Amino acid sequence: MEIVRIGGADAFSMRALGGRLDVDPTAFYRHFRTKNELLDALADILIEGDEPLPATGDARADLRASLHQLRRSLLRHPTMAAVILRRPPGGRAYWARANHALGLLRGMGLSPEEATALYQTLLFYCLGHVLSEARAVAAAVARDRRPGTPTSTFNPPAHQLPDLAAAVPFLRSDTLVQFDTGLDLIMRAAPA
Amino acid sequence: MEIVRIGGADAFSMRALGGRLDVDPTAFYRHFRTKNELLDALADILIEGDEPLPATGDARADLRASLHQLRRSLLRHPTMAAVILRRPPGGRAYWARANHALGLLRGMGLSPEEATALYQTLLFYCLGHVLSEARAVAAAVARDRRPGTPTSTFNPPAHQLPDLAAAVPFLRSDTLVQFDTGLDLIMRAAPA
DNA sequence: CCGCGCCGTCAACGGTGTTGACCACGGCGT
DNA sequence: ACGCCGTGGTCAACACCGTTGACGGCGCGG
Repeated sequence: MEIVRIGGADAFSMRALGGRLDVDPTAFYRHFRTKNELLDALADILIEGDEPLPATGDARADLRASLHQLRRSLLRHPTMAAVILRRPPGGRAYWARANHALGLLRGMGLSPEEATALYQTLLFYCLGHVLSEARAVAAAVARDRRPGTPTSTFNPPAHQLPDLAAAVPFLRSDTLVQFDTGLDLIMRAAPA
Repeated sequence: MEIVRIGGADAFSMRALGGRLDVDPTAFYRHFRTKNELLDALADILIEGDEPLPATGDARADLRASLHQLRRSLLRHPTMAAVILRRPPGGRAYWARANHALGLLRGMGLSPEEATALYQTLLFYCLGHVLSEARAVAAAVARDRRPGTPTSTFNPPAHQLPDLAAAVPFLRSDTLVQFDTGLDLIMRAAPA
């Protein structure tokens, strides 16, 4: 993760990893069949995070907390998150989170079918949001490494696109409250 | 896109492209500074699609149609979509879609701030959903190319995870209605 | 003490993106 | 008509990548 953090996502190579750990790059193949398998293992660690799944009495609050937790865990290593999100889902931590969230939704009185639909909607939203944030951070890292590229910082060509221009002031720079706002919007579909 | 479709995402190399077009691989560097820039150009084409933005009178229906359209365009070349979604957003077609959707939301009576929040929520949801679908298809393609890998077809370890097990029957195999269900859930936050 | 399994090392293979030198060609100014 | 020059394709090369197979040291069980 250190390699990815300072060198960008593309810097994560077996040779770089071997160099960092003072070990021959091919030694990892004694423990992982392929580089992708190694990435899956890292994904599991990242998705798990270091905090326990929230379990106060309030199911609604717990669910939101759990999703915020997932976002935080992934964004702790943003460039790694961008790498990981392109792998198919799976891993112990992933399924544990799914089970936990579904239990909370059932506890809120939703049928299994309703709970599943709402959970998937929430999950996909989180995925998309975190992916976007991770991409932005990864781009910033790449810019740091190779200064001279356009700063951009999200400047759509507002010219000729009036509705887009009107929205620009509300594109929050604080992505945490932006994330929370969207979460709130979706959670409205659940009973109080 | 043909290369990606039959060979998987990793098959898209300058040399493969040159081979397919009977041209020296390095010729592309006269037109694109880097492979990523070429991918951005392809992303623009893919996001634009081939249908015009929907503009019946019904703003709500138009918005849903536009997002369905985006999903369809991206999933027309699923393995390519998986490649593209990891690039930062941008491009003419991308901003045109954003402007169009924001205009529709404003037309539904939302304030610029509300419209922006709801649009971003919808967009992130679509992103996450399409990413998941694209990943699944890409994995299937890879399996076809190299038979013998586990079929999986989404088999979480239901053992010891009761709430997850209860949800499995409702994991729709028809991802189109799954997509629409989530869209509907989010759109409930908008006034009729 | 022998054998064997674990596991790090090394050289190598075929691939990758990208660069710089070279050069054919077609339009333009004189 | 001639020479110039920009456009753009070709070629060889560089550094790096993931992965494989043979080799060998080391420590443990019989």
